[in-house]
This record gives sequence, structure tokens and C-alpha cells, in this order.
Amino acid sequence: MKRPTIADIARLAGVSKGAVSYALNGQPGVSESTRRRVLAIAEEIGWNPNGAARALSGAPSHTVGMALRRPARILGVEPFFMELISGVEAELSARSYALTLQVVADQPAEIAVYRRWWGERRVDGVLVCDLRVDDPRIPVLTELGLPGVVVGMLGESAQPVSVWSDEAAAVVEAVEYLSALGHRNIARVGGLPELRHTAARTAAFDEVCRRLELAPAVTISTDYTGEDGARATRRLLSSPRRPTAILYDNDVMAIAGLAVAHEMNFSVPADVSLVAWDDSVLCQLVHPPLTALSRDIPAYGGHAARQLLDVIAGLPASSLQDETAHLIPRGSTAAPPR
Amino acid sequence: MKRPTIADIARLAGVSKGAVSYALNGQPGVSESTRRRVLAIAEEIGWNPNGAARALSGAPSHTVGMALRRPARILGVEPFFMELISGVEAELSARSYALTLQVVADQPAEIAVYRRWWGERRVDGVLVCDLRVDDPRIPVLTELGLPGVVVGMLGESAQPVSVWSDEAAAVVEAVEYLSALGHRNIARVGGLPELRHTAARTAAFDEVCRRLELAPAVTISTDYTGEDGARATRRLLSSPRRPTAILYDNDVMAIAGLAVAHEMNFSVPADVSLVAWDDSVLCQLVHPPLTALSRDIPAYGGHAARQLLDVIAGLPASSLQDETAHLIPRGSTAAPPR
DNA sequence: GCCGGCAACTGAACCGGGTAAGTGCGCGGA
DNA sequence: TCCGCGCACTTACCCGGTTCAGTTGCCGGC
Repeated sequence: MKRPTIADIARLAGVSKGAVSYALNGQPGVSESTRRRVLAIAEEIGWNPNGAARALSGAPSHTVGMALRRPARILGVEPFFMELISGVEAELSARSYALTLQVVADQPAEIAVYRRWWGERRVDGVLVCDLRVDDPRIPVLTELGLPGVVVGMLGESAQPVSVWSDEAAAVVEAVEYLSALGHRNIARVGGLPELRHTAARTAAFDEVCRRLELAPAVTISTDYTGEDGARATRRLLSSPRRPTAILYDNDVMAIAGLAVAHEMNFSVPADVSLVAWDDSVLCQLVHPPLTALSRDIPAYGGHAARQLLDVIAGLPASSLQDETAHLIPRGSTAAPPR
Repeated sequence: MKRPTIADIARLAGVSKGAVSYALNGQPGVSESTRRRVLAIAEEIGWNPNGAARALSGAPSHTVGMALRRPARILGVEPFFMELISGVEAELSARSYALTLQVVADQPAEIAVYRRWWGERRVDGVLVCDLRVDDPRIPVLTELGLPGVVVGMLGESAQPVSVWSDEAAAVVEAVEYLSALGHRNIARVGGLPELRHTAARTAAFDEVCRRLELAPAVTISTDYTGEDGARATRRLLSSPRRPTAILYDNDVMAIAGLAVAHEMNFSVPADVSLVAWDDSVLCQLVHPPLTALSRDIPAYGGHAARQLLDVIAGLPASSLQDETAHLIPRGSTAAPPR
């Protein structure tokens, strides 16, 4: 089936292409009767604007890009990302924007994708995740003038805009709670150390442990996978200075850690307390249900999407501090063994 | 920053636009030395092809579309969809295709999205999910000539191509297993009855129960949510003819059902056996771990993506029968109470 | 020495919309 | 009666890459 163009409409309506364009775009320059006739014909023959042609004339693509740097197969089991994406998608689809996802292998590939998207005018802006310390992606976005919003830590900086939450406050809440239960030796299974928010959490963890005069803060770095979380948990529970509580940087690792505790015949929470960061439905379904630092991740993604659309629209947008994760005590935390 | 165009390259190389186009696309018509010079200049000034301009001349968009008809916020907690998407994305990104997701409210909206994508030449093809009986989307794709691959039941039909698995065989395997354990009264918590694969499962369930001379097959229809699964389970476990085994059409409902069984003080598997369909990591983490009909969903998505790329490329593609889900017995199934 | 044929280009049209500049016409005012 | 003005259009060119029909220049063969 041939796609109808404005030239077809023009022929049927007996006017010129230009007049049709004015009519379809609500521009002045055509009479009301002509406009109605043109719109009726467009509707009747099922005309849709050709995005490519519009884009050539500088129109926005109504698409937002997200390059994800992780193995695609991991995506499906990472609730955080999927909830984030669903929140982004909810906000975008409400404004008739589409989301283009591209999984990339490494940072150079991700930067190449941004350059390509920009060169191809394929997206109007991008959401940048997993911000690193001195992230090379930021100067690239600035150089290209590609609108971008950072999801996660960047701080109060105006350019680029970011949506972030107070990681330090959440760490403090969790550690103070465990400390109040009587724990003196708390370990942490942390995420990738080169990520900014991991660094922020580690710094806050170190500081609060010092302030409360607990055992020196131990953080084991992982890649966020369940396997790595299980490995870290095994190491912690086998060590001579075995912690009585473990704080995990995501829910997948916490659940894997719970399975390891069972496997090693430690009772949760009697022998060891566990706290998850991010509170997907998983945390409530395991036994015992996991105490978690909970936040509304889809909302987080939605806010990021909205900020990005504002930046794209040229509206004044500033960095937005999202809700701080708050502790939801469940069955996986209790006083330490005497 | 201004985006460089082939006109810029042409000026710098001292040749015409046409020559540059030939050089960049590996077409004959330019000498090797000129080609090298053009490529070097393109590289140096950071040229990227403008996708819009290419698309205008009929080039493919290297994008595949997927319209998802469900509330965006649900997406994040539905392991099946997320695993499917991750598998699709893995296959696409390996071939430098991007995936455009769009959440839609209902079927007319979904069809409108297809028409728009087609009119805008925004995607080269689409993946169609949740096929219904007499699905109106299929004739629309045919009418538009928009390449599409159906994910899920369509059968052996050549047009459009589908990727499917043998739902009936999986039902039979599960029921025969339960029957061998001694169960005579098996109920099923099924998905949306208007979906094709649900219909196939229901038919197979009815038939195998009759063949094995079990109690008449009871299927309760749900919308796949955990809430609906819990409700259905409560109803089944409260009924006078309480089943000794329940087969769920997805994992989320099975897990919700497990929680209901606990809440009603039934022991699993001593009092009632549970079987999940689709085996996300969830099933292994709950207690007892759930017996499940397992299949490799990311692979399923990957196959669908590959079929779609073949159809787009005009290669001869035919419907593909994917792996049949196979039963993985775990702790949630045992002989019925005496 | 002339012609055919080919490689290596050039120039222009084209894709489908957007838009600045130009045109024709009717109408009101001086 | 003629001018000026503004509406309702048309014309023409732009965006950036593709493609086809020419055009040039070089080489070989007779």
C-alpha cells in the first residue's frame, strides 16, 4: 500500500502543497473552509506525517533515547531497571513520546551511540544512567548540545540537569536502625565502586559507622549480580569477624545473600540481619520478608522523563531531588545474637 | 555545534555530493584513492549520516517497534515481559537495531500506533504480543504491508510469521505429572481467556483431565496480576470440592497463591501442590521453591527478533516453533493428602 | 588518427514536508 | 477611479542523502 503524502491531499483538495501544510499545522494562511476540507481528506485517506521528512526540516523526533550499558540478558532480572523504564515509559507515553532503548557493551560504545543518535537526529534527548566519577559522557553531551538528564547522583549542578535522591540519608537511617537494635558490626555489600552513588553510599556508611563508634565499616564491592552478592555474603559469613548485619546495595543481592545464609545454616534474623536496598516485590515474597530501603522507582523514572522533556522544550529545568529511600522493617532484621 | 553533512565533506574533498555518497556507501563509481580521502575527512569532522534524510530516500530506519498494551507501571513487575524484552534487545543490539517501546491503553490505540509508525516510517517492523482470537491487528499489518512477527500462538500459518511454543504439550506434562503423584482434582488459574494461548491451554487442560479421568477441569480466569491470582486461589481453597493441586498460568500468580495458602494455613505441598507457568528467579527464591513449567524466555524473544529481521530483510522466513516449556519439579509438589 | 568503451566523476532530480517570498484578487477609503 | 492593504493562496527553495543520466578524460585497438 502506498503511503499518502501531502501532495496527494493537495491534488484531491485542488490546492497546493503549501496550503495543505498550513492547513494541517494550524498555521494562518488558509481559510477555515479549506482547512476543514484538507483535514477531512487527510483523515479519509489515512495520512500520517512522514517523520523523516519533518525531521529533515528540523522538527523534533518525539523520541527519547536510553543507552544501557549491561548485558541485555541481565536486564530482565534486574527489577530496578525495569521499574525505572516502566516509569519513564509511563510519563513519555502520556505525552506521546517514544522510548528508544539500546543496549551497549561499554562506555566508548555508549558515547558512539549518543553521537550517532545526535547526528541522525534520532532522539530529542537522552537519559543517562549509572553516572561515574568524572563521567566522560557529560562533556560529550555538552559538546553536542544534546539534551540529557542524569538519573542518579550528580548533585545540585545545573548542567546537565539530574534527578537524584539522598543516598547518604538512607544509609544513615538503615545503620542507625541496626545500631539501635544493638548491632555493632555491620558490613555492606556494595555496588560498582566507580559509580557515583556507590561512592556516596560508601562515604556515608564509613562516616556513620565512625560516628556511632561501630566496628570499622567493611564494604565489599560487587557488580550487582546475585552471584556476586552470594559470593560476598559467603565471604562475610565465613570471616573471623563475622558481621551481625549486612546491608546490600540492591535487592537481587540481598535475596541471594538470604539464600546463602540459609545454605550456611545461619538463621535470619536470629543470627544475622539483612537489609536490602530497593524494594521490589521480591523482598516481600521471600521468607523471611526482607527489611528494605524502599523508594518509588517508577516515579523516579517518571520524574527523570519529565525533566528531560522540559529540557528538550527549552523550559527552565533544574536538578530535582527525589524522595529519599526510607526503611521498611520486615522480618529480616532483629537484635543481634548475644 | 553544527552537524557536518556530505556537502561539507564534498567541499573539503573537492568532489561532488554524489561522489561522496558513493564513497561512503561502498558503491562503485569512485576511485579507491578518492574513497579513502572521503572516508578520512568524514571521520575527521565527525560526520554521521542523517537518518531522516536517508529514510526520506527509502532507507530502513533500523528500528523495531513493540506496542505494549498494559499499564506502564505493571511492566516492571512482570518478569515475563521484561525477560522477553531483554532477549529481543540482545538480538537487536547485536545487529545494531534499536527497539522502540510504546505503551498503549487499548487495542484501537495500538492499531493507531502501528498506522502512525508505518506512515512515519519510524520502524521497519513490529513485534506483536498477546495475540487474541480473531485479532484485528493482523489484517491491519497485512493492509499496511508492515512487516510483523507474532510472539505467541498463531500456529503454522505463513503470514504473518509467528514464534510459538507448544502450550498443549506443556499442560499435558504438568497434569500427567500431578496425576502420577496421585492427584485427581486439579484446578487451573488461567490468564485472559481472550488470548489465543490461554484458549490453547484451556482446551488442552480440559482434554487431558478427561483422558486421565480426573475430576472435571476447572479453570478460573484472571488478568495475570498477583491480586487476581490470590483471589482465585482463595476461591479454590475455600470451595467444597477443594482441589489438591493448582496450575497457574504465570509465576506472579503462583507466588501470590503460595502466600494465600500460607495465610489460610494450608501446607504446601502437603495439603496442596502448586505449579507455576514461567520460571523466573522468583520461583526459586520462595519457600518452598515452586515447581514450574520453565522455558528460556529471553531466547524466545531473541528468536522472535531474528525472525522479524529476516522478514524485514525479505528473506524467506517461516513460523518457528520454539522450545516447549518443560516441568522442573521443586518443593511445591507432592502426593496429595490421603 | 579515430573511435569505442569504460572508469571516474558531475549535475540534477527526488524523497515529503516546512516556510519565506511572491501573486492575484477583492474591498475599503480617499 | 485608483491605490493600498490584507487574505488566501501559489511558487520555489530548503533540509541531507540517494540515484540516475550525463559528461569528461583516458586507454586500447584497428
